[in-house]
Formats: sequence, structure tokens, C-alpha cells
Amino acid sequence: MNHPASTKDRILAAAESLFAQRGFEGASLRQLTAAAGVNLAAVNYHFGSKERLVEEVFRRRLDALNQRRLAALARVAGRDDTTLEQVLDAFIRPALELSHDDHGALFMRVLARAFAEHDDRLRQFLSENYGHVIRQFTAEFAHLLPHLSKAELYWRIDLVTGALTHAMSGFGMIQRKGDVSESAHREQTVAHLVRFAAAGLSAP
Amino acid sequence: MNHPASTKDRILAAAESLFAQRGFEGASLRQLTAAAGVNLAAVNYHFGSKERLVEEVFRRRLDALNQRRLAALARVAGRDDTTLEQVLDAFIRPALELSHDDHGALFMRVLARAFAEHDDRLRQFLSENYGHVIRQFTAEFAHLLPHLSKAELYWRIDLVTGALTHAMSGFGMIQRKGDVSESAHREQTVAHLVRFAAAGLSAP
DNA sequence: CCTATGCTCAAACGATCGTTTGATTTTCCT
DNA sequence: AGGAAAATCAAACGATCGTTTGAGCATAGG
Repeated sequence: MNHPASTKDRILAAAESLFAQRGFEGASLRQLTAAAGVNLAAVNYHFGSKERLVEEVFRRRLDALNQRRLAALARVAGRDDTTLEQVLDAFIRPALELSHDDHGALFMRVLARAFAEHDDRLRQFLSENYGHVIRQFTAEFAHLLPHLSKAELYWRIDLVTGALTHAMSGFGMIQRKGDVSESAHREQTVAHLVRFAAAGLSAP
Repeated sequence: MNHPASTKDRILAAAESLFAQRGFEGASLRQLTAAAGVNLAAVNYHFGSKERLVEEVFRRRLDALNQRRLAALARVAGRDDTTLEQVLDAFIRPALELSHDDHGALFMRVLARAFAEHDDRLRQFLSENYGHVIRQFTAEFAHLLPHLSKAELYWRIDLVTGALTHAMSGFGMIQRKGDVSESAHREQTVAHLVRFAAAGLSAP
């Protein structure tokens, strides 16, 4: 590992921070390269274009995050006694663990931006590379909520995933409770978000 | 009432649509004025600047929306038997009624963007002009949820309002169920969102 | 009818954007 | 050590951004 962080890594770190702060269009390559301490042309040299840099920022975190989500899902899904709460836990816990790291919390803000912006190219990239994750969770939700129509289920999943992403994007700033340990607080938060998401998905 | 819509109104309508589609920075004044069928300079003539146009887009909808929210809140708040669900209904129902209009649904998308972007100027404008609404609802929530710390309550309110805005921003596209009347469907949706929001606010 | 006022228009302003260029420096292999 | 390959650099490219200008058009009041 490079003790002086490589140019690529410094660009990726600065991009994550600036994208979270000013958005993908709002953060210019000149601000970005200045913050990273590299030359302006370095972005196009190492990544080809700004758009591909955006994709790499997502890839760096989402590969590991979604792998852990699928692993957690495999542990609970497909059984006769699988509960909605278990599936939601598999979706929420890996993301919340990521967002407890400072840089991870920044990335969740970036993810929340991607959700809000309706950039067709970005949605296509996310769908192509990580669509199978949502699809596997959706299949499990459909099995657990058979009384919902397809359209209604899709809308509720979009509602819940958007809400969860928003929730964890504002998470880096209110940690450290002091009276309870960090792991206990995290466990409380997971339980709270699972109940929240379950209420968004399940019908009365 | 101008039968041929005035230049100002045509700019506001086109701005609402383009801001929802491409964001505040992403929508240029040239795209905007072309869509509105007016001259490029008309924006700066009638509104002074692009930033003030953004503010007017919000003002046009939020004045009425928040007035109805406060009126609904006044009808249920401050009593001994006030429930969390009643307060949430007062917050949710006016917004959902707005989002059932096509243009209203577009505006909810604009509102969701304002939530995701951390533009300081925009947040200050919204806080200055509509902060008292959130503050009044927050006071009622604090009264109904006395066991929550201030920081925890604020975080949960931010979580829930963000989730609700996101929910109603994607609402224009899945209406018309066919088998149930529109008002019945709306009533179902209100009930669903109220339960969802209540789960996000209340502790176990 | 004439003029003052409100409005629209094409054109241009300077600034900033993402990207490219070509030269220069650094790195690594034989 | 020497030379190919990789990386960094300052500078410039054309495009597009929000904004301003000044002339031209409309219309209502005296």
C-alpha cells in the first residue's frame, strides 16, 4: 500500500467529499483537483472523464457494501420462517456499519444525491452494476408480502430505500451518545430503522 | 387572470418542470426560456436573477401548502387527547393533495431536490420563510414524545420529513388504480404514510 | 397624436466548465 | 547507465453558463 496516497486515491477521496457537499454537477474538476493536491489533467488521465470518475466513486464503496448485503440476505432468506425484519436487517445493517466510518458517512450522502437526481446515465450505471441486489431483495419482499400488487410493492420499496438512504446520509453528525457504547447505539439504530422500514413496506 | 398566460407564469411553470427534471444548477436559463417560449433576458427582467426565480418557484406552492398544514395542525394540536397520528395527518394530507395535481407532483420533486442538495442559500431561504411551520410541528412532536432527547427527536424528524418528501415526489407516476376511486386510494395512501411516519418517529 | 412606460428582443459580456495538447519529469526495467 | 513507459504539468481549446446592454415594440394617459 502506498504510504503517500496515490494520485488516483487522492482524487477519489476528494471526489467523494466534494460530491457529497456540492453534488456531481456542482463540484468542478478544478475544485476537486485543488482539494486533492493534483493537477487538473490528472482526472482525465486516470479516469478518462468526469463521468467515469463518478462511477468509480460508487464502485469503490458499493461493491463491498452490496456483497455484504447479499451475504447477509443469503443467511436468512428462502426459509419457511424468514421474517420481513430479518430481510430488512440484511439490507440495513451493512449500510449502517459503513456509515459509521467518517468517509463512509460522506459516501452515504453521495448515494442520497444519486437517489434524488434523476440523471439517466447514473441510474443506468447503478442499475446495470447493482440492479441484481435490489432484484434479489425485491423477490424476497414479494414472497413475504404476497397481497401487494407489483406496482404497489415497487413503489413501497422505492419509498423505503429512499428513506433509508436519506436517513443514513445524515448520520455522520449525531453520533457519540456518551452514556451508551457505540455498538449498543448502533444496535438501537438498526432496530429503529428496521421497524421504520417494515412499516413502510407492510400493509395494514 | 390572463387568458394567454403571462410571461412570468410561463417562466414559473417551465422552471418548476425543468428544476424537477434536471435540478437547479442542471437546468440552464436557455433551456428554461426556450421551454417557456420567452426571451432569455425575461428571467432577469422579471425576477432579477436565477436564484430569485428559484425562490419564487418555492413561494408559489409553499405559501398555500404550509398554510393548510398549519390550519390542519391547529385543528388537532394542543388538546389532551391529541395523537401522533393526527399531527402526522395534518402534515401529510395537504402535501399529498397537492401532489395529486400533475403540476403539484412536479413541485414535490423540486422539494425533494432541495432536501437532497445542501445548498446553504436555499436552506436559509426555506428556514427564514417556512421554518416556523417545522418549528410548530416539532413542538407538538416533542410534547407527544417526551422520552426522546432533543438531538434524537430532531434526527427522527429530519428522517421522516425527508422520507415523506421523497415518497410524494415519486407519486405522480403511479396513480389511477382503476378498481378503487381516487379519493379512496388517496385515503389509503394517507393512512399508509401516517403509519410509516409514526414508526419513524416513535421509539419502541 | 404624442410621449412615457413596461416589456421583448438579438447580441454580446466575462467567467467557468470539461477536455485536450505537447512538453517535461519521474519511474522502472534490462 | 540508458531508454521506453508512465505520470505530471502549465496552457489553451471550444462550449456553455448567468447576466447585461441598448435598441425596438407595445400600449395606455394626457
